[in-house]
Amino acid sequence: MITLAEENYLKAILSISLNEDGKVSTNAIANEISTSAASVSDMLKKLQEKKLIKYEKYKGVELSESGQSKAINILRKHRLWETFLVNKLGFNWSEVHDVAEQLEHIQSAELIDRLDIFLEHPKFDPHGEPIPTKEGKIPSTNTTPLNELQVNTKGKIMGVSLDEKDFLDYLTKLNITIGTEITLLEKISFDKSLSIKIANTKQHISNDVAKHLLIKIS
Amino acid sequence: MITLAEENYLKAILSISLNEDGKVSTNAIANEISTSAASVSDMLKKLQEKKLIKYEKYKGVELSESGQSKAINILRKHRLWETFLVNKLGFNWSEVHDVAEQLEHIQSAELIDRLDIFLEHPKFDPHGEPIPTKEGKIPSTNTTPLNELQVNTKGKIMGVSLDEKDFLDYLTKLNITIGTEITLLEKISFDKSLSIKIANTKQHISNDVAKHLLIKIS
DNA sequence: ATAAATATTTAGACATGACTAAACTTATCT
DNA sequence: AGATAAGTTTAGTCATGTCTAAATATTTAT
Repeated sequence: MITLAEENYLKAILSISLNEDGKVSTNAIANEISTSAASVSDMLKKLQEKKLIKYEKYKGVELSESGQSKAINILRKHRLWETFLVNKLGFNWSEVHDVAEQLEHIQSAELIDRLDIFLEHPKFDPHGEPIPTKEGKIPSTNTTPLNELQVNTKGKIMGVSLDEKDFLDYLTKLNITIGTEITLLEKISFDKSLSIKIANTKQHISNDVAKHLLIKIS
Repeated sequence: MITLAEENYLKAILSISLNEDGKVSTNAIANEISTSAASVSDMLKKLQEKKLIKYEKYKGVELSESGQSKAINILRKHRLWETFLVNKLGFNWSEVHDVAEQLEHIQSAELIDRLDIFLEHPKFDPHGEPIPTKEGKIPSTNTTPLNELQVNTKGKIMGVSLDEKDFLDYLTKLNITIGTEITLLEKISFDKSLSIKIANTKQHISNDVAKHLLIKIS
């Protein structure tokens, strides 16, 4: 059996792995789940015992086959539940994260199979993130963060890579949602902020916002 | 904050209270949640601290106002989730208990409000048990356990008071489900077993089965 | 009314998962 | 290379929730 705490560690390690290459550091995990490096160190020993990670003291950590498979399954559950909450229960995309963080730990493969059917096998969650398959593959999306685009590029917003209420509410205020057409007008080198055009209106956003907007160039 | 273990104790106390009068004993709780009397004794102290129960050493326990309100809310969540699992996801009524036991602990009032709307404010769960209102009332059902009926009484099965897979699967095998018309033909005094008629077929069931079948006399 | 049986609580231990402080390892800078 | 900084692990402690064994309280039976 895997505990709730262990699941959260696996999820954190997966999440960091998806954003950067190489082994995952103790501090990065501590930061991700808002705990102390000491606690992480303790837990890594336990996860190693259970063969869920490959861990060498002071050298960082990566998921084992079985650890990765478990972590991806949790991600699948999280994104399916978010889809349920938005598509069926009518929640706003900024409101579903915390509840999905609870629901993702419900233990029942049958439940997830049936939920997937009920939702008609969605490919993306309400934030445009791909839903991992039952077999543990995470479909790739072919999108680029807005801040990496060249000036004068036109594209469409396919998703966001951050699931935090404040961020999503701000996007809504800017009239930004999935499917929105966007043009990058100018990059300010001083603070890396960007001028963009949305629905024929010029707007200005920070690099912190832009890097979480995933664009498909058109 | 209330912990998962505490929620399960409150639920157990409520469940026992609904079936028998007076204070609830330590042993009854231990039996209900399959733990030791010592563990129950420990926990009762903690629940007392939090003012969730009224407890006197050696004298048994009852829920406080706030404890009862919390316990009924958990029951409401359990029964709404069971309804979701059967009505929307297509689970069989015998398969939903364990998953609902997990789902009932998800913390989000908004989620339950929306689930209730999505299910169109169901009054009964898939086992015919009344779903407590948001205000914490448990509607009464006006039904009688089959074993308490008089011989030659005719009625309709409105629900079952036991949510265990083996029991429910057995009922299905007997062609018994909610809405089934039933006539009590004979009571055997020796073992309290019963002869019944269902869909013009005579069948014989034990008292243990009969006492969990809730009948509305017609 | 007292002894025996039953029920309940206390005491002491353990596993989990967290913490702080201190020790240790690795990386960086001059 | 050696000193300092940064990152990581170990040691010791704590809260939660469980357990068994022993002690105590209550109920039942003679």
